[in-house]
Amino acid sequence: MSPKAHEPLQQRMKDKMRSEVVETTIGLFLDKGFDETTVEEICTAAGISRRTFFRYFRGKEDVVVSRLSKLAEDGCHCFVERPVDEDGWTGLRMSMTPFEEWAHGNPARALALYHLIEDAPSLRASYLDRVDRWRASLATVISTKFDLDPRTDLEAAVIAAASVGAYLAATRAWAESGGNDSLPGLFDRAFNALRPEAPQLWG
Amino acid sequence: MSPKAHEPLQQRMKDKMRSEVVETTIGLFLDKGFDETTVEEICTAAGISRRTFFRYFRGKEDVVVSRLSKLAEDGCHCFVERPVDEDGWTGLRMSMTPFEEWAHGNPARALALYHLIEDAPSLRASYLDRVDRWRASLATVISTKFDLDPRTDLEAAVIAAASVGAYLAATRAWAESGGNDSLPGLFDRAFNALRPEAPQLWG
DNA sequence: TGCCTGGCTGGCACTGAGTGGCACGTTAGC
DNA sequence: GCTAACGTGCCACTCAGTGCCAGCCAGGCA
Repeated sequence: MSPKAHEPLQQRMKDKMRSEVVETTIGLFLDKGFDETTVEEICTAAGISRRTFFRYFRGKEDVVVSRLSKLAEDGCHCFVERPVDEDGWTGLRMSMTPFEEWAHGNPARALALYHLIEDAPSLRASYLDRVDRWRASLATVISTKFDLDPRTDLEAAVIAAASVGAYLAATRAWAESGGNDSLPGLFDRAFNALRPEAPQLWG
Repeated sequence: MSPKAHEPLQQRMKDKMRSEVVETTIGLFLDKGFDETTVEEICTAAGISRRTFFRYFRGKEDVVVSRLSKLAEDGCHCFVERPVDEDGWTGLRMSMTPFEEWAHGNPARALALYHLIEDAPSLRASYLDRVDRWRASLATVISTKFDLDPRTDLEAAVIAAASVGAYLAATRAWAESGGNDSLPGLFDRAFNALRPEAPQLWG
């Protein structure tokens, strides 16, 4: 169709532009708040037009939440790379490492982003939508990795849903501790609670 | 302050008005689609002003999704009413009965609503937001019912998250079967997959 | 009966998100 | 140099959502 050899270059320019806009935008959000920041302001700060902004992102929410997609993707990839004879729960626990490392790289920022998301209703909703898409990816990945019977798709989906639930619970606990608790430790506890050998909370 | 004896009457009028608007609105959504229906049209059909609509609902999404809140509340209530010496997983499974009964009352409508939610991104996001609030309620309810040590709040949160995950997986499977599979049966399977005595999917 | 008060409603105007269409500039290929 | 394609900016438009003010319709009170 077109000069394919040059597409990567143009693509890289777009990617760079995109990540620049992301940085600028998140900076504004953390500074002023999500609802208080208009797309107009973002565009002025980033040096692009409103129209272009909406060509890069579906909306304001997308800027914040798109980061999670990459992390979720890495998490899934991390899971399939694990040895097949390993216990599934261990693999699922380990699929959190990309997120762990990201948070460890800048805990204060991760914490600020958590509260940003939690405080803005529309952002929170978009975030949960992404988490649910992650759950869907994880469900297929579990089925294929262990080559499961399609009749157990429901069970695999439940395991996937429980895993992202553990992620949500652990990250929430971490944020509520003000980032003081150990995130890896919380992930360990969260996933251990799902293992069959875990002590039951009741009776 | 004011004539308290009459407040319930006025409240009932508001409730009736509200549920009428809900019926009209959902009818329009199922007929034309979510994004294709404007608030203007809803108001014309329901015989109210745009301003009044936004006094009753936070937005279009709220009309559809507010139903779930009631069901979630009933589910939590249903769970605490269960005997304390009963196995927790059984109680959690049984907290789905309000939803089950609602779906059983009009399966075709429940199915249509599922697809309505799934097809409209903003509606889907709002829905997941409600589900997550339900998860939060369930987490506190689990802790209080079994009088758990606050140090195991994380574990309780994981169990709650896993439960709503089972709900999501089961309802999705039901919808994808076109409503042919037994919803109670799917709920049984979904919650059984979380029990410690469940056969593990892998090796 | 007339007045007053409080809650609910409608109308109006405004901000801001998101979209479609068109024109311009830049770049790649001939 | 010409042209086709793509990215971008500008303009105009629809629609969601909100603040403000005016009117309506109770019930309470003299």
